[in-house]
Amino acid sequence: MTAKPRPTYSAIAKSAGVSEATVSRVLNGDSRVNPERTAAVLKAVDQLGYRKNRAATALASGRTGLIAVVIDDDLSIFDDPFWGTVTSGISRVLMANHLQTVLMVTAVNNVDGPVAHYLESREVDGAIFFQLHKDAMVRKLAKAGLPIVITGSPHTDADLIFVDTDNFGGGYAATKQLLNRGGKKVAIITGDIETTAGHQRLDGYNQVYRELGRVPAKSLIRHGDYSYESGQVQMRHLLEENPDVDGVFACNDLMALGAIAAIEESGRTVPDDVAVIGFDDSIMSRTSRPQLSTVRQDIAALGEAAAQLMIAQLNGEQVESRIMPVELVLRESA
Amino acid sequence: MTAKPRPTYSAIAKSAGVSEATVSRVLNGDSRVNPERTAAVLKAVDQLGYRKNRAATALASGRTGLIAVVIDDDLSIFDDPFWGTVTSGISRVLMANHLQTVLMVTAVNNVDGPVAHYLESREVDGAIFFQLHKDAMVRKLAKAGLPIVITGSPHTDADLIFVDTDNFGGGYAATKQLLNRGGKKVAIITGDIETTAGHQRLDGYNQVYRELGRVPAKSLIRHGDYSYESGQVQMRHLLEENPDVDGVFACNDLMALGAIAAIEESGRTVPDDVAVIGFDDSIMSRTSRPQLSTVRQDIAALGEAAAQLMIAQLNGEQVESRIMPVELVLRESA
DNA sequence: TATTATTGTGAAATCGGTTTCACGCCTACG
DNA sequence: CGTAGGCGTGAAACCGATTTCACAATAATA
Repeated sequence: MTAKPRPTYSAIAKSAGVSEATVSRVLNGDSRVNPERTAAVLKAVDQLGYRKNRAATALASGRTGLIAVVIDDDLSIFDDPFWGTVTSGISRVLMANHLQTVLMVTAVNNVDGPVAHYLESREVDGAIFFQLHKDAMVRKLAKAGLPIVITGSPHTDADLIFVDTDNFGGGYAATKQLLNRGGKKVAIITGDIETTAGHQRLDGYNQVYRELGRVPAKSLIRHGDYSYESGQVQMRHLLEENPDVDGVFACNDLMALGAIAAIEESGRTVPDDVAVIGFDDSIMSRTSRPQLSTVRQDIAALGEAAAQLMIAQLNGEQVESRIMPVELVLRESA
Repeated sequence: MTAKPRPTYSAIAKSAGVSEATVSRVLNGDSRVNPERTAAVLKAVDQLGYRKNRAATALASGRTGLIAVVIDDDLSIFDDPFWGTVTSGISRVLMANHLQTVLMVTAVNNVDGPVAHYLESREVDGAIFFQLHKDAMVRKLAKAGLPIVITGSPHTDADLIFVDTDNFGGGYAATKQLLNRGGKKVAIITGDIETTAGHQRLDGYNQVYRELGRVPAKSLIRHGDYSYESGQVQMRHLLEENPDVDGVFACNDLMALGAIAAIEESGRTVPDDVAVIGFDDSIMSRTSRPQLSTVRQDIAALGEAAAQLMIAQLNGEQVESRIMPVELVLRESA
């Protein structure tokens, strides 16, 4: 029993009584084909259960139908559920547009490494990068003409296309809330200040003070690194130097939880003595006690937007970077 | 300025003074080529910076160099960091073997849906599935000859190849620890009992009792659904029906945290009144207070194993399913 | 009416590798 | 010594689509 071979253009053409060229025209939406023949081709396609061979298409047309999603392994950021959600958003949109997602978890540092070669070789039609720390390679690929979208802000402000959360707005909203609810001395524990996102959240914090005509004391600004431990450590410092601090904006939920631990171990309570707001609305913000107030971002939407920008680029449209809105979620901690 | 075209076999062949067929042989490791010619070809390849065109290779050989990782969207399980980690393990191993990972986040229910068609069309060389609830489609694809690996146990015990955590061993170790540390009445809050993993962990729990010649009271076995809330709710029931319960094995960390919340709200303390052990060693097990004792699985290794089984299958080797070991991690809660 | 565009179509070239096949040469065996 | 078997090799067919090009038929223009 030999499996019957999949039908090819040749079969369709024969069955529909047209040439292979016409089959191709119909299947690629060339408008100037006689309606009757179009119908005949479509009927044949349907009857024979025809499906294009992607390899053949790719070879002939130069388009692979694949989009790479490149994740820098150095950060092992994929352990963060955040990126899984983004990725699934990307994949969903791409699939709906007959594109497939090629996932590459790898070190991106090397401008001349295997990944760079792979992408340069046009084995994919475009690439979506996550949260870069270095963008030399990306810059090079973009220059070579590969459509690119960055999820998270690029490091330098080149004319790279990106989608990002409204970090500034989130920092602003969180800080404003802490002050509005009666806070007098509101501190911030930043994330990795090397990242654009880290900076922007801090900028939002500063902006609130600025609008009030105040300037936050230097000692109210502490730099963490997004880890639970750093939140705890920085909060201890804060409490020592500013025993009367009454609000903290931690730049992610994990640090917020660390901060709460430090606050409680000092004998204070959350939110009565010190209110805390995190960032991310991760699952932990709901399972912790007290439940964490936080800045929510629609993470899946971030991925979907990235995919849409990619598709627009593939269609030759002029595209612009997008900032996705955030929403303040108030629970128990502030 | 026209970009100089990438070199092809034709260029290599000319430069090395051999035929294209010989170039192909060298590049595909055919042993019976004159060493001198081999050297000449390799030199030409190196000089011209040649890279194979994957589409052409795929078309001619029928091998695409792509492996699909299929994630059932119904479960939105990709929001769980667990799967991100597994995926990155898979991707790393595949890339090291010159294979790429095609990520498909989609509904897997449909035996005749687009995913099934895609996979059947041999647009990938194999497929790795995550945590199936229904395996009709997988079964069908396997029968059609597509190499398949399942991460997490398959639903029915067909001869599908899979890798899974030692759920039984984990349940056994956790329960044993709870009894060893002086527990008299140790309960279990299971996960989704529909899943194989859920069953196996319960089996491990029962086995400990069996070895002691005891049988756990029915009321000590409660069924949760892996959510925080279910852990909390089931723990409340447990405490009501068994006020003297002194140990709980929750089948994941999230439920363990819910259980701890319920224990503390009843005025009891962890671990003195009731000891708790979770499963997963997720980030939350370290950030919670008290820190959670739990069963750790090497998640990245799970993905790596899945990829290795896939590669072995592609090489035509006879492969067997693998069970990955777990490790009991004792922190504060037990 | 004569001439030039415009359309629709199929034959054939093309994409860049892989694989079959036949050939020439050499070793081994009867 | 004659023939069967192996090895290394290149020519050419092949994988399955896309795209160019030429040509015929039709419509638009002068």
